[in-house]
Amino acid sequence: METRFHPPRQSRSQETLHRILDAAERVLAEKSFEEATLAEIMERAGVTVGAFYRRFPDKNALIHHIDERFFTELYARASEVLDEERWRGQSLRRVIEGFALAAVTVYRTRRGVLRSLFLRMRTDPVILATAQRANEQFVSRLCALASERHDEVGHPDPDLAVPLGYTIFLGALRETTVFAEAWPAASALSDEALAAELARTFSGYLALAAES
Amino acid sequence: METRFHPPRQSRSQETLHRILDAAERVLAEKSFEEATLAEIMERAGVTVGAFYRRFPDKNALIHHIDERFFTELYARASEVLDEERWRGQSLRRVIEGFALAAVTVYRTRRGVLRSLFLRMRTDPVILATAQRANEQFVSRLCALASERHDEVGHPDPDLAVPLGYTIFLGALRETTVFAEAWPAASALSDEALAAELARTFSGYLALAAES
DNA sequence: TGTACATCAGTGAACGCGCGTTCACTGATGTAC
DNA sequence: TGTACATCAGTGAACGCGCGTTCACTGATGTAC
Repeated sequence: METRFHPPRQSRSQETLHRILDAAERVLAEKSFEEATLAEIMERAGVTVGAFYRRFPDKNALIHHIDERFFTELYARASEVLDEERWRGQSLRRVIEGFALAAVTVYRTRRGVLRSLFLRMRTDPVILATAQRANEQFVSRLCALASERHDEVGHPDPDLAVPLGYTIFLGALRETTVFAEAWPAASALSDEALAAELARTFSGYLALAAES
Repeated sequence: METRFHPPRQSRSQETLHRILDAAERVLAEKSFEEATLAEIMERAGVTVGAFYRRFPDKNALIHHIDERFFTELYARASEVLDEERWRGQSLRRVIEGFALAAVTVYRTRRGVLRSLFLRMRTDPVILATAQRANEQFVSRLCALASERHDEVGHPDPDLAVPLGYTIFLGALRETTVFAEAWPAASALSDEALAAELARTFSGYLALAAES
């Protein structure tokens, strides 16, 4: 918990590190972080457990590393998608459609990692904090985009509706992508179709004006 | 895993059983089932670990017992709320409002247990199955109520929209109640206010006609 | 361009702790006569 | 209403397994001259 991640100094170990993270993500697609043992992950990575401890102070540091990497990537993507310039002159409905499609795509593509992170988040404050930071960013972006288009919003209280709508959207997104095994209706849809339904939800909640 | 739950034969042990379940629910409000140790739960219950093994075959049986008890109760409640007679002559919008309020109330009141069950569900197929069975029931009830009012539904594909809308609703409900620690906007709302927003989401998604 | 040395990467086995599970035992409750 | 016996409830300590963590060691890579 104390010592930080120790970056590799030789090129071969760079590759080993990559193999470890890769194996970890593959194992985490199948089971929770608590269920996954270091022995199993390292076996898949083709190294011994000792090799792991050369890089990481403890087991927790592994998922924190994965977490950080993932959210950095997510943040970059979301920044692009929610860029103000990109949506200049477009309706809020279109913005939400674009956001929904990007979100569904990422959530489905990286389902394994997300699943583990979401579960772990409920126990590990570090991961929760990372996620919260990202969400705050996304919400404030959405608020900015919405306030430029406030005349489109039919919901009586837009200052509540955008953050809460985002929360609702996110819960719905998780349920229909990452934890979709229980929901055949959601699993059957293509990315585009599911994104359309989720966007419809968000737009419906905000009571956006119909497309002109 | 093999031997079933062993019911008590003396009245004093009925009470002990109650104390164990009660203590378990209290501990599970604070930590996940994996984090909670039998020693801790039994200490809170004021009995020794041996007493636990007189009733239960193993640790898993404890959460399965809690799970079964909870879903039985939930099922009974939901049957009342979704009763066709109760809503005769009322709009689908009203039905959804009623359902949402009942759901928010239960989810917030029994937050601790729900939290543990939802987390455990992702690893334990038995609990997942229980939840799925309940959801199927609720969805078919909702479908029945909706099909009697199909002229109110503006969504182009009602057969998709009711089940998927339920999934979306449930994801949103979880996020805004059980896992609300990350969402100040949701936590600040009263049961009635939050239920209204969730009902608005569901109705908005189905594109229900405005109240006449 | 080669040699000596320091540092880094990775091995493999042992360690040890936490926690679920077991078990021999004591005490309490109920039943038969 | 009491006594004898069987069964049940609960105790408390020991057990043992799984898994995270450590460590002495070997081999590989890079650096200085």
